[in-house]
Amino acid sequence: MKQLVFVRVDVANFTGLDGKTFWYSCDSAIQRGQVCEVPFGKRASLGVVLETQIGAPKGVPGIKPIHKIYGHIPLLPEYLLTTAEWLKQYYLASPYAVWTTLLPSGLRAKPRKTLDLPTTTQPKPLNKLNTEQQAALKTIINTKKPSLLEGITGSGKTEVYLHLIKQAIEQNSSAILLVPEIMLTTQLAERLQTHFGDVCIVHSGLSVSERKRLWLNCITQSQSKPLIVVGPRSALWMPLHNLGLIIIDEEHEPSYKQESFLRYNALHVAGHIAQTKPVRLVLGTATPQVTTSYLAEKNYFTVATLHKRHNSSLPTIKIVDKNEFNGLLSPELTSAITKTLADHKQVLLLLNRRGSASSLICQSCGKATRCPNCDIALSFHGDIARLLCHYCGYKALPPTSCTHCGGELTFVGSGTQKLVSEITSTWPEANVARLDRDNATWENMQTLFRELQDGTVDIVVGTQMISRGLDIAGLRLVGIVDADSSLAVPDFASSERTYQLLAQTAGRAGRRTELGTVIIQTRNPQQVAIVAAATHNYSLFYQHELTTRKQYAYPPFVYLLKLWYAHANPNLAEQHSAELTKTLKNNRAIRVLGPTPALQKRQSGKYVWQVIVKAKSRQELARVVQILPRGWQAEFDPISVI
DNA sequence: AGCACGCCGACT
DNA sequence: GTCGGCGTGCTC
Repeated sequence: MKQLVFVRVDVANFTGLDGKTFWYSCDSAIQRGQVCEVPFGKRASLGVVLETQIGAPKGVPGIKPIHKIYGHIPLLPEYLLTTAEWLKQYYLASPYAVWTTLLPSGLRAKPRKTLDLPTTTQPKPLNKLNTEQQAALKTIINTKKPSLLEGITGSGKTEVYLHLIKQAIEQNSSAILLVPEIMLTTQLAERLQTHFGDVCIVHSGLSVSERKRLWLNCITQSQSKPLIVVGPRSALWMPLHNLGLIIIDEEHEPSYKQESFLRYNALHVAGHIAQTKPVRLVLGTATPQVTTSYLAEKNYFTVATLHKRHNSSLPTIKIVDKNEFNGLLSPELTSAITKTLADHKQVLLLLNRRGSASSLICQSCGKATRCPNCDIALSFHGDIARLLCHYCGYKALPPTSCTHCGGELTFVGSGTQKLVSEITSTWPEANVARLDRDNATWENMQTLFRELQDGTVDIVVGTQMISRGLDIAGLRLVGIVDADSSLAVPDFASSERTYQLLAQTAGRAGRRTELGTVIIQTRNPQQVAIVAAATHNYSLFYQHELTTRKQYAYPPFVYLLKLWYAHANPNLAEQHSAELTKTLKNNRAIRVLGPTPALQKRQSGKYVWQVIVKAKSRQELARVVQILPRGWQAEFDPISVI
């Protein structure tokens, strides 16, 4: 007769936040990490075995037998089990939230197709690193800590990644390369394939079954050989038994934060894995986040730096004062475009996304009207004809003149189409392409990329999605049409994002042999983010921004928690958020900002109000989440507070 | 998430 | 008198 074992199971359908797990019995061999199906309430649920024992656990009534063991799924790697546990605590998430994130859907059905045979192309040897890259590689390999690879745009960070991956493979470890969710994933993936042959490419457009197949491939094959996985945020969850290296490229990209469901940050998760397991973590960027630099300063990261551009010099950057011309394009930018077109080179024009709520900007000094409490640009709300602070709820009538200089105030909000039509009338012979959120399909982006490569497109106009990672040989001129609009976004990180946007976009110019030119148009030529970007001076920006963050208590000096509540009745939504705020304000260990209407005041027919909580200790924020009344939603470490 | 239990409003 | 609304609680 078979021995009955008792198993403690993390039930994937359980939505409680109390960390509860459930006991079942099982009459066959089973181990920690086994994926199985268990009865749960009236239904069946996926479960993950955490613990087994021979005797029945004490004080647990009505233990049921598990339905079945998913024998076709190998045991989950140990780091995924501990990471799942950590996710629950760190984000106060339920097993349901965690496992729907970590496991591919449709796991219950056995795969119909057989596993792919690995493509056996002959890998090309890697390029030789220059001395600077070699030094960086050595620094990263010789440290036990996570590393920050700080390399200016075009300095060849990717080459260093390739060597790191090669080294991992040689040591029989798997590697994950995370990339932002942009069009150039395929570019990088192809490069990996030429050097390493078999690469698992996780694509955001994969079908459910393809994703599942890749997942099963990874968990099965990594038992016997090292694998390379490349993909966006979710690629972090590919189960690799021999994981030894995680590289996060462009670590400043906001796409590493999941903005729905389990609102985790892949950087934090990877940091946790690296801290608890023998996994090397490398973050790469030309424009580190303030928080990342701060952690490096505090010695949590080892810093490796690349100062030199691979094939060329950094572009020359010129700031043009928007107060000195009318219209969208300055005389400087206009003549630069004309000259670039005459030389058959290409132009990129960046027009930052228009703010959802318009800001009041001074015509003469270019400053936005800001909140006296939060130093955040106020947003004009037409319905109440008031300026409103999205942080603390401060309200004010729009001033008749600028509070800084007495200048005339205007509402700001511009359009990309207007720019395109202006360009086509000035340079009718030029081939102009536009890329913004309205037309950014996968096909459009691929086509645009190709047309930029082969020189069909002369001028490309786009929002920030165009600023990332683009590596076009003939691109000589970059114009930032309105640097102020991103500064005016009423958020604590708007200055950081402006710096990143400017530095990254500027980095698209002159990446090959010739010198590129960048022209930044602003009404605010003294602003630190703009000056720092124009002089390639990250440190200037960082020091200034850190001081501001400290002064106004923002990350990395506090933890943030965003709370929101939606109700069909606008009065009830307001009332409930007022009640919660009142309760929270009794707690002296936290600071409460709000309540304010959310940026999107109405979501699916409901009125949404939000509250921001700041605390020095994350534990305090966890307590807040635990006492939330029903209907409230919470997000730790929001990337913006609007 | 589901599904049950349970306590207040408009109906045959 | 009941049918049914969805607020609260439970799932080994």
